[in-house]
Amino acid sequence: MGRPPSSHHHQNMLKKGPWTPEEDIILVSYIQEHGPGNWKSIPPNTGLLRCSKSCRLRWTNYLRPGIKRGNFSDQEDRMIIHLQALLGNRWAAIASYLPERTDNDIKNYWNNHLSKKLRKLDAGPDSQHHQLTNSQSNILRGQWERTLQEDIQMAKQALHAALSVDHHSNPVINTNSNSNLLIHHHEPLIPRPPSAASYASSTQNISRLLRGWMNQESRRSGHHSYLPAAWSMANGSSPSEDHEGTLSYSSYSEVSQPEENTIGQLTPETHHSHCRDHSMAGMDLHDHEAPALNLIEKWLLEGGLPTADDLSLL
DNA sequence: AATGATCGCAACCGCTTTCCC
DNA sequence: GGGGAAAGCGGTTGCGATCAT
Repeated sequence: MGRPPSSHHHQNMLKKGPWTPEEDIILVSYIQEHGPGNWKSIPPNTGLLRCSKSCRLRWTNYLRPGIKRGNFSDQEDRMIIHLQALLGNRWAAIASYLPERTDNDIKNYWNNHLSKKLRKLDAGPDSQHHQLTNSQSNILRGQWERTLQEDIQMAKQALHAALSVDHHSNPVINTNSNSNLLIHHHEPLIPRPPSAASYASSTQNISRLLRGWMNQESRRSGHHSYLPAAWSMANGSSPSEDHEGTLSYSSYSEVSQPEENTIGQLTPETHHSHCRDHSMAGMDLHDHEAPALNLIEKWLLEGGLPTADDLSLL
């Protein structure tokens, strides 16, 4: 074999492009052992020819436990549409309302499905009475964003005040029940050590993934899977508990997660657990502590679009 | 059946923000 | 407080899958 293309650097050539199952296994097992974080240490310690950033991305967007992909529900659709109208293309903020979805997924879903769907709806001759024209929703967005910013400031001040008064108890907002708004869903992130349970579900995740790969591989080329007896041994389940023949990326999501939460039942736990790299996060005062968001939550839960009356409340 | 067009999504790029010494 | 490293984030790309002709 000749020398690799453009190898004038003395440093190792870092691999790019799609991850292989082998690489995933290496990454996951390393993280199982050491926890997420320390991304810089991963390539040298595992031999992965990937940059630390690629490792982090692969973990946070794909291998991390608790990720659901594909099969967006109608309710999720509505939430994304509403939140996008409210927040613009701030995918991370939007994702913070959707447990088990990554911002990358939501962004892709928006670009590929929802924006088109909306455009079609908008262009429709008899759009619903509650549909807004483009210019209306631009105005709306402006108003909401301004209000939101004010609310964020208020929330931060309130939180700061609460913290400075009450030192001895857990400074989490929802102990005060006079505001049963969004707050209890969107407490500041509390760093948690990675739990064994979360790693177990990571194993499920990758197992699903590998199953899909195997099926794809055998369907495509007929040659036997290079996948690992070792893997099924490691995760304790046979990789062949599977179903229909048409398998692709989206097929992973057909293995539904047990006890899935609906939007209305979000617990702080599930809310927090999906945030990017929550283990590194401290107090996370994103947009979601804004008290006035309870209005928005109402809209989200009821599934309608905000009316002019709603607007006037802002 | 062949092939060109379009779609869907994982991964990358590069800029911004946060962290840490 | 400043400077470098890491993380966060949103836009964009690359490519396999699927659809249309």
